[in-house]
Amino acid sequence: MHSFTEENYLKAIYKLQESNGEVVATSALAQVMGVHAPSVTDMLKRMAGKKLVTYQKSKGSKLTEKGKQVAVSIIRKHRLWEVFLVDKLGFGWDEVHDIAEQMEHIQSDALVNKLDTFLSFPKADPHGDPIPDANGVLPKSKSVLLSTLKDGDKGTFTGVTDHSAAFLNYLDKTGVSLGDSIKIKGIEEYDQTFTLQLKGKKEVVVSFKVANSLLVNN
Amino acid sequence: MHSFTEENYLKAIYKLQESNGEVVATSALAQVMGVHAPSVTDMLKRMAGKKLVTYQKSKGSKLTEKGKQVAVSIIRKHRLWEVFLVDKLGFGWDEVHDIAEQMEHIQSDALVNKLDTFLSFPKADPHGDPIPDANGVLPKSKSVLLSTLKDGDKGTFTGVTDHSAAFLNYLDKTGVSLGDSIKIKGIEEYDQTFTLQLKGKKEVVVSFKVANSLLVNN
DNA sequence: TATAATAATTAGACTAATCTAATTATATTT
DNA sequence: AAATATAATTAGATTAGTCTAATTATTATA
Repeated sequence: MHSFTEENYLKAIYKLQESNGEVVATSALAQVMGVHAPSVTDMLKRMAGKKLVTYQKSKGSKLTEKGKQVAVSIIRKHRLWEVFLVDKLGFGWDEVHDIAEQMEHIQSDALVNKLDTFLSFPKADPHGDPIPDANGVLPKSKSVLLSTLKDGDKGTFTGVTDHSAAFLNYLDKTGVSLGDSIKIKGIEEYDQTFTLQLKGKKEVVVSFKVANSLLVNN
Repeated sequence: MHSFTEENYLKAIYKLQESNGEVVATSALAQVMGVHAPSVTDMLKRMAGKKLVTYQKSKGSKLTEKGKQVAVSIIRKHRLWEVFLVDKLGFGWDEVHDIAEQMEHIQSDALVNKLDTFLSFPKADPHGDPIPDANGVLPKSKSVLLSTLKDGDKGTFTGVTDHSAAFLNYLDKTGVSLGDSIKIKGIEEYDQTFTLQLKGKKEVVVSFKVANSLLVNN
């Protein structure tokens, strides 16, 4: 139906719209797609022809309803496959992104639904990112950045905003796992370093950069 | 590394070499690939440039050792995914081919190995086709066509040579399943119709066409 | 507001994979 | 062996997705 390339553009546009607002700039898209701007212009024109995006010369683009549906279905597949890779095959949460990037393009509604059933209808992927349901509905997260909490506050670690293997490895090493409860034991005035109490009373000190990449429910 | 198209050509050449002898004709390849002959000529030249096949103008092509390795690895992935789809997700054996055609192109050695482990190292796919091991070694089958057996002979149903959904559905309906023991109760002189005794003593009558598409171990 | 800086587009070209039409090889048959 | 039929190749074109270089819009700044 759609090429892998188109699907990747749609996903990229979707994510940019989520984080940077409605309209997506050609240059931003070029950056995340790892191509040069003229390629994006061409592609946007083609996709506009298929009613996947709206495109106005030099004004940027946004997804149509149809484009959004495709994007969300790709994200659903990506996250379900990540759950499969971690929960069933035993991959680490830092290893699954590139594989899921490939698997997300497999086309079969029956497959996605059976996979969802096999995995017992997970609500989030191994990084805590919510999985859209079969109708494309994405549960609105109530999580906030750990960095926005105050001394003494408590929360449950529900997700990350930095998905890099480097960061995920750091968390593994530090002993911070999804679902753990975290209490803030102190915030250093000078450099915003956080002292956290993890489950099992273990205390760890993390930088603001780290606190700013952790999502918690409170 | 290789495009999907290249991988599909390699697989097709491999299968043609298996069944029709060493050298593969352009027209035969065009037919199974569903493209026109000039496309094949072009592709063979490109693949010869990458040392995946040997190509001699108007003399046909065959796989190099490198090409054979890639082909076998694709077949391994295809068959492992078919086992996954049937055994883990509950698909019927007639439904998995097209999905596995997509999944076979996913690139990750770690994935294939973990999948193999997850499935407990299956030796054959849901149609009885042998699964190459991690080194690309394909066990030589000792199965023969049911149609080559004589009245009174017995065997175990180990595979099919017709993989069409229509044939597989027919077998389901008739109650013939992989692994069942089958005894030949009679062969009609006139039209080579076979009367078979299935497990549970049930008797069924099948045409020569059917007997000629069933593999048995004896 | 005019100028400079940045962003986006157009123009023209490339590669992979395909096509049709025309041509050349190979194989078959009289 | 010559004539015919079949198979394969070449030539030239097309589409998707990309590129660089040149040009045009837009935005920011002096």
